[in-house]
Amino acid sequence: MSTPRQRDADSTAQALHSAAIHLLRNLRRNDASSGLNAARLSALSVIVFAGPITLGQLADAEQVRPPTMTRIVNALETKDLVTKNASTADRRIIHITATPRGKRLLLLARDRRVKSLAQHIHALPPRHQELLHDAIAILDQLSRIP
Amino acid sequence: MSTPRQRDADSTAQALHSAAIHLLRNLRRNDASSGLNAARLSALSVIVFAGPITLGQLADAEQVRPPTMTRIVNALETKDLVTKNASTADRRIIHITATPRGKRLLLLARDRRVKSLAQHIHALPPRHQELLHDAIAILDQLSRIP
DNA sequence: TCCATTTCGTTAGCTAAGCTAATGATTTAT
DNA sequence: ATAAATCATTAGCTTAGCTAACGAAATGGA
Repeated sequence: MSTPRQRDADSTAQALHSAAIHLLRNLRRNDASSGLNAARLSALSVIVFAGPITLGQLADAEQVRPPTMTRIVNALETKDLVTKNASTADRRIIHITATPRGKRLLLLARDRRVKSLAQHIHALPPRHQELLHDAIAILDQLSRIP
Repeated sequence: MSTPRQRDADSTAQALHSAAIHLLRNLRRNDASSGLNAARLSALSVIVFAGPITLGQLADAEQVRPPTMTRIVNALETKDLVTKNASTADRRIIHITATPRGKRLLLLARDRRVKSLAQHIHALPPRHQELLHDAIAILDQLSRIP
């Protein structure tokens, strides 16, 4: 019942899936040096680039339940990487903001995490670099499917 | 200190990193239906395709410490998805093998996990599908860097 | 206006992934 | 023969994820 193009899509999907897993597994190693694990680093990243943001929005963005995010944010707050402020308009809501320390740490960690990847990309033949660059736009689109 | 091509590599790396994270986060949702979470599914996959395999090798493959893998394998054993057998040659070593049930479950889960991705790839314009297909060979290479 | 409902975040209590340190069992090497 | 190394497990910890239940605040209808 599957057309040739469907079988291609299947194997492409499988290969992509596998590549994404290995990629992230390797990148994860670099996290330790920042003192933050993947979940906290990822949350901090959203706060830095999309903040100030409410806890609920942050949980949605990270695709996690609110109680989980409460704990992650509390841990970040303890380390002085973010601050929590109740909204004046609606006091049920809290706005979460990155501190300067938080911003600095995130940018450094991000850099470290991506650096080895960037080096290897830079070592590729230019034609491959272009190909990769073009494909990532499509990848990005795929990765944002609800 | 960075050349234009280095900056390109940096932003490509960053974009790739981000896309990989979102991709996997979305795919993770489909795991629940198999009754196995990501760690167990991933371990089972290695056992099915590279097994029989020792616990230590499996831990290495999954980039995890032996005690962690002991627990994951025990959980899989309880569900009758794998069996453990002490090596006759060296009785410190155990060989882990997927049961028929384990193989069947993995193939189904893998299929389910990748299916939605494949559908979306199939919906892309053919030119984009080709581009993606070509890029994945490069991606795969990048993802296997030690 | 007052009370019911909804919304937002937190607390409590669970399962499971990850780690290190220590232990037991076995093999290897001196 | 005994010391050292190797492989897996156990014990004990931290943290991520969940659901259910809760308190505080905002909203809406009678």
